[in-house]
Amino acid sequence: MTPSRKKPNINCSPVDTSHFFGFAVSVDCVIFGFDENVLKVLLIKSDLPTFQDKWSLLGDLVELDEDLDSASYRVLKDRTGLENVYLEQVHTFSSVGRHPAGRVVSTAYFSLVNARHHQLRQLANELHWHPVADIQEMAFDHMEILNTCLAALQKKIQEEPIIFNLLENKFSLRELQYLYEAILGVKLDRRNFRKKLFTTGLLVDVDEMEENVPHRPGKLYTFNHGRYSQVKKKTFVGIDF
Amino acid sequence: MTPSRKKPNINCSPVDTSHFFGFAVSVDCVIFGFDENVLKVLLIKSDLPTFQDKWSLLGDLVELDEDLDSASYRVLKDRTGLENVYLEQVHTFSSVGRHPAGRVVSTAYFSLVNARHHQLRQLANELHWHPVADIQEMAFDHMEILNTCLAALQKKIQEEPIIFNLLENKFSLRELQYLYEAILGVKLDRRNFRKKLFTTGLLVDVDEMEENVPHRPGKLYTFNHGRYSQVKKKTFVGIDF
DNA sequence: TTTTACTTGTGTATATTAGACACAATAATA
DNA sequence: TATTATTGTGTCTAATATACACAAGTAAAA
Repeated sequence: MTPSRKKPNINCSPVDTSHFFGFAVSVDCVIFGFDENVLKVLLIKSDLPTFQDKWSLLGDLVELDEDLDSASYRVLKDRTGLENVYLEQVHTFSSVGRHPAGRVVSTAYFSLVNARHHQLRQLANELHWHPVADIQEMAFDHMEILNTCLAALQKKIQEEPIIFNLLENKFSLRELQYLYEAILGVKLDRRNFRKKLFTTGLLVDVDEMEENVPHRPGKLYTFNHGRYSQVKKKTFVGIDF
Repeated sequence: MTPSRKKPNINCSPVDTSHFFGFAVSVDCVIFGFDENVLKVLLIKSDLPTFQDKWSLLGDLVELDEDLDSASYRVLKDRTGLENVYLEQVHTFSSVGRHPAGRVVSTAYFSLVNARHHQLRQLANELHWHPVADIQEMAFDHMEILNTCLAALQKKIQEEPIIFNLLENKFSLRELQYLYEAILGVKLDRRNFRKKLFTTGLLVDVDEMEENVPHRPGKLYTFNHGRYSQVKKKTFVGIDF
């Protein structure tokens, strides 16, 4: 039996829906990196007349035969040359007037890369790392997207140890602590921080020391991926407002 | 200076992008309710040939002059008659073959309503509340959407007291506890549960008792909205894997 | 009116976790 | 060899989470 609604619904009734197929879909990637003890984001200059010389996120239109995850991986690989990077869908932005080219809804992803180890592609010479804290305005609704993704990152690193994606393979506890502090915008107690991180069992002592630091060198650690996969399943139950 | 990339990017260079505008965008609402101590979700029968008689979520195509939040509010209001309901964007689903009508990406929302107080619209006689735990298969990728939204709900109620949207204005602590247990799929200790909820300061004793219960009636409480708005700002900092 | 069934309302003791806090040792540099 | 910057380490206290039992209230049935 067909429901007698005036406006049939795409999920239940076959109807003419052709006039709805006028959207473009894009992805915008908030690519975070950590360098000089500062959280940075990779931006590119916009050449659109509307946003002359404003900075914008790296994004692209999604092809008609491509899904969102693939599109954001493609953007990331094309721009940074990196593969296998951490990438997470955050939110879809859809204000009617958000893009001058027409009706474009955009799905935001954040990505975590090692800012030092990757060479920006030569051909992308308008591509730059910007300290997140310094950014005041951007093209499109990208300031809102950046803020949303930063909040998502802050929340996520307190729930899962994705933060290691921002560091080199080997890192000192100081680097790790400074990174937490940069993202969360807080100061942490060094002794308590170390205690807490060691109890997670996620740090592997690689029996090496920092080199070329102008002070007593610290031990280097690496992230215990295997341990994390095991522990990941434990479901937390609590009510914490 | 224009970047010399082969494939200009919609965020930086003006180019012909017309062939990208072939998407439709939809919203799908996972409308949760709580009745008979069971978490339920509002579903409708699909009449699409591909999904004959399968159940699907309530959703609709987004108009070209409408944003996603508005579209999901519209769906919710049209189907349940309710306004001012809790609604939260969760994730956008975009598999290339997910919809038989063409390239439709769909943004999922979850919504919390009081299943008892609202009358389903007469004209929607294929609309039914289903126990979430009983659902095995659905039309489209709606099973995946439901699972994703359930996980989002489970996580969210442990962070913010949105759960009160599922109850009547006045409720007993037993009802509240059963609701938590139904959503999280766990058993909670009654004394510790009460202690924890009282310390939040979010419960207001309305000095009334349950009626028509076949046992000793419990006190009724209401949710302290004002208190929540105040407390909401306190930012939590910690590292909890 | 008594009994039964079911649920309310309450507190304490223990274990775990979070947070505050100081000093000696190490390497590099001047 | 003195200076600078950072490492590495432990304890005490406070707060929070968890486990756990019994008397009393109401309705319904005997």
